[in-house]
This record gives sequence, structure tokens and C-alpha cells, in this order.
Amino acid sequence: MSEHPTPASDASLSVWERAEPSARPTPSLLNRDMIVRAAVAVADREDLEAVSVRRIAAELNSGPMRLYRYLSSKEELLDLMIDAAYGEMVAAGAIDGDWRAVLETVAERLRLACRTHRWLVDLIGGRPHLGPNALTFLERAYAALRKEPRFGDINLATEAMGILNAYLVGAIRCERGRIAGDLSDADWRDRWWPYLERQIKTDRFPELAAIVEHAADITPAAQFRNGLEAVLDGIEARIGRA
Amino acid sequence: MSEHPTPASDASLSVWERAEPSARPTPSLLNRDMIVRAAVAVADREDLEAVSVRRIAAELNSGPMRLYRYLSSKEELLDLMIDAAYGEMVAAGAIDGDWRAVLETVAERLRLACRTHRWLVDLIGGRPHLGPNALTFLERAYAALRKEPRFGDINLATEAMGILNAYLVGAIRCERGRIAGDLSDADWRDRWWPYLERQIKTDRFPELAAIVEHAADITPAAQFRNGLEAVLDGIEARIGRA
DNA sequence: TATCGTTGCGTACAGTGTATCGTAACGATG
DNA sequence: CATCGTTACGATACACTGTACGCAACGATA
Repeated sequence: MSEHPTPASDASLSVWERAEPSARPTPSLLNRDMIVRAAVAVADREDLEAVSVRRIAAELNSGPMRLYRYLSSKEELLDLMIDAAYGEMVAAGAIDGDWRAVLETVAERLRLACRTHRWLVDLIGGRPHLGPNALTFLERAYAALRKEPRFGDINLATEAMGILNAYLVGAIRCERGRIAGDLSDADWRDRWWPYLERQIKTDRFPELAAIVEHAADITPAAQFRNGLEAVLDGIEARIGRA
Repeated sequence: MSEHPTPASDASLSVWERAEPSARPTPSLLNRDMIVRAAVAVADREDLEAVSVRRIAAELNSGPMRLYRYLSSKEELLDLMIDAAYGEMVAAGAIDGDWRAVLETVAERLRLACRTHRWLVDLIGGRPHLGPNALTFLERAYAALRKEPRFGDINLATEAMGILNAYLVGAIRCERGRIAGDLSDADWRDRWWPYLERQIKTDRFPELAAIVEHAADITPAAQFRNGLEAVLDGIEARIGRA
């Protein structure tokens, strides 16, 4: 597979020994889509730091530099991965309903995407998401939102979406590694939890102790939804006032 | 400074060629605090990816592995840096006032910390912040918050703080790289902005076009405050109802 | 004094992203 | 058809990463 195919015109060899003339060693089909697909697959199966240029190239039976004909940097690969995720969010269907339903749909789609592709969590809130699918998703969300007369002023719509987005990014990111995070996560159970328990036993943090004691009272999903409701209430208050 | 000192007991050399016996080359003072200080300084001056173990070690006139007597991994160095930032947030003074003032103080402190130390933005929302200073900060915030009778139920306090924190993390992270981000940022001006402008000219994204047109209507700082107010309103609505 | 366990940290390894550049294939020309 | 200049591919190589490993030097013990 990676053995040097004999150069098609090595003069020291007779014709019969040499490879066929159209020797470009079957330049196995390759295109951006395949690259992104491979990267997403690796990131899904393992995690984001398993995605290295070499690794993805190997996955496609090529050398690392071959990818650089399709991408000009690894960052661009990440951008493409993000946009692939937005592609799924777009494909999940039309966005409609009253403004609250629209914002809830946006929230659900993003959260679902981040659950399907855990690596996405590390990528939201960092670089801007401006790929074609992201733009399409945003465009549709805004279009749906602005059907409501209350959001006739575009600045109001932008503000609402900005607030929602900020909450989403933060909530989704914090869901990993919340105080007293679910002990199913190995990192929490083995590393942080024992430490936290010891700190609390010192009686220097009575409030936190109480919090940890009640930590199991609410599931992450419920917390997400409660927060979302609160944020939407807040937006409603601002909209009404404006 | 880094020339190989001849091993003091290399049998192949005569005494006169060998270094003095007490060859331990003056093990310059070192401790965790100095390491963290150096790392923060480098990250402040350049950015987070300038912080490599080698680089920080060199900054302290030592080899890379020397740091591993004080840290067991680079991640721990990042944890220490984060907690140093929380140290400043704690030192900024007591937290008091009514619940709204408390949450606003928390918000301001975190945002200020992220402006003073831009690298902190990359570190919030990722790993949990459980260093002693972070715990102290949280403890004080909760203590102040719970003076309000409305937050007698600890679960309410946790929920409120969770929502606030999610918004803060997201808002602060998104402040870098928002749609039509400030053109003072070189990356935006040279890389994203021209692209975005071209996309909008295609008329495929009329909503986004309108948004971009009005992008300058509001400053990032105002947007942050507006969002914060909305989130606090939302929390108030939930608290009142509960 | 000779030996040993412990400690500190330099060396080296396996990996990263990507600049560079030799070379192979091609299209145009003699 | 042979030759050449041009292009584009992608292997090699470079500068860098985090850190495992093992060696050298030390203090304590026999």
C-alpha cells in the first residue's frame, strides 16, 4: 500500500519490469468531503485530539502533505468539521413556530449536535462559525424569528440571538465538568471528586459543602432546560420593555 | 549556561579535565509560584500557546524536566494559572449587596479577569475550576447571595449561579469572533470579514446582510451588559415564581 | 570507606503542523 | 518521436511539543 512503486521511467529497468506508464500510482480518489468525513469519524470515535493531519491522511491511505492540496492548514479542517455539524443541524428540518419555539429549536439542535459529536463542544465559542451551513442555519433561524412582529427591529433579533447563543455555548461547555459533575465521568470520579470531598471536609467552604450535598437533586438535562427557560424569560422581559 | 558540563566522574578523563566535584550547577531557586508567575507573564505578553513547558523552563533558566518536580503535567500548570487569576478576583475585594449586585459583581470580576488575561478566555468552560482561590471566590459569592431570603433554598442559589456562569462563559468566549467582530482584530479584518462580505453579496443571506449592516450599532461591552441584564431578569422571574 | 536507595533533571522519544524541494508527469516545441 | 520547460505532487525534513526514561550525584547506612 505504501511501498514505493517503482518509478515508471527508471532507466535501469527494462520495460517489462516497470509499472504501466500511467503510473500516477492510482491517485486514490480524494476530495474535501472524504477528508472531513474521515476527520469527523475519527473525532466521533475517539476525540478531537486524535485528529491530527497525519492520522487523517493515514486513514485515507495518503501522506500528510497530500491533504494540504485541499486545505491550507489544520485549522481549516476544523472549520470544515464544524460546518459539517451545522449541515446536520440544517438537515434536521425547518425552523418555525413563535419566537420562543424558534429559539428553543436552535437550542435543541445545537445541544443535540454537541451530544452526537462531543468534539464540537471544544470548538464552539472559539473560532467564528461562518461556513455555508452555519450561515444557512443562522439565516433560517433569523428568518423564522423575524416573522414575529416583536422582532421587527433587527437589532432586537440580533440581541436575542446573541444572548441565547452565549448561554448555549457556556451551558454546553460547562455541562462537562460542572461542580459535582456526574460521577460516571472517570476524570471526575478519580481525580476531582476525592479532592473536592477533602476540601469540603476542611469546613472552610460551608456553602459549597451544602451545594455538593444537594448536587444530585437535579439532572444536567433539567438544569439546561431550566437555564434556557430563564434566559428566554429574560429575553421576553427585555423585548416587552423595548 | 547550557554547555554540557563534563560529567564529574567520566573515567575517561583525567582529574584536571573534569569539572569541580560540587558540580550541581547552583540549583537556582525555584518554586511553584515562580513557575506560575512566569507562565502567566508569558501568556499575558504573547498568548496561551506560547506557554510550553520548555519555554517556561527556559524563562527560569532550567531544563524542561525540572518543572516536573513541581507539576505532574502541563495541565496542572494551566490549572495553577487559572487559580492565579481567581486569586486576583478574590483580592479585588469583598462581594456584597443584594442578590443582583452580587451576581453583577461576579460577572464583572470574571470579565475583567478575562480582559487582563486574554488567555483565560480559552480556559474557562473547559476544565473545572477548583483551585483554592476559585473555591474561595465561589464560597464568598454564594455566602453573599444566600443572605437574601429568596435564596434560602440552596438549590435556587446553585441554579442561579449556574445560569449566570453559563452566560458568562459563553458571552466572554463569543466576544472574540462575534459576527462582524470588531475590525480592529487582524484575523477578522483580513480573513473573515472579506469572506463574509462576499457571501452576503450573493443575496442568499438577506437576514444576515441586514444584521451585518447594523453590526456597529452596539458595542461589545454594551451587548455584554444587556445580555447580563436579560439573564438576571430571567433569574428574577424564576426566583419569584418558585 | 564502600555500598545503597533516593532525588533531580538531562537526554531522547514519539508525536505534532507544515516549509521546502526533488522528482515525476505533462504539454508544447524542435 | 525526442526533448525541454513547467507544473504540481507529496516525501522528507525541520522545529517544536509533552514527558518517559535512566543516569549521575547526593546523603545515609553498613
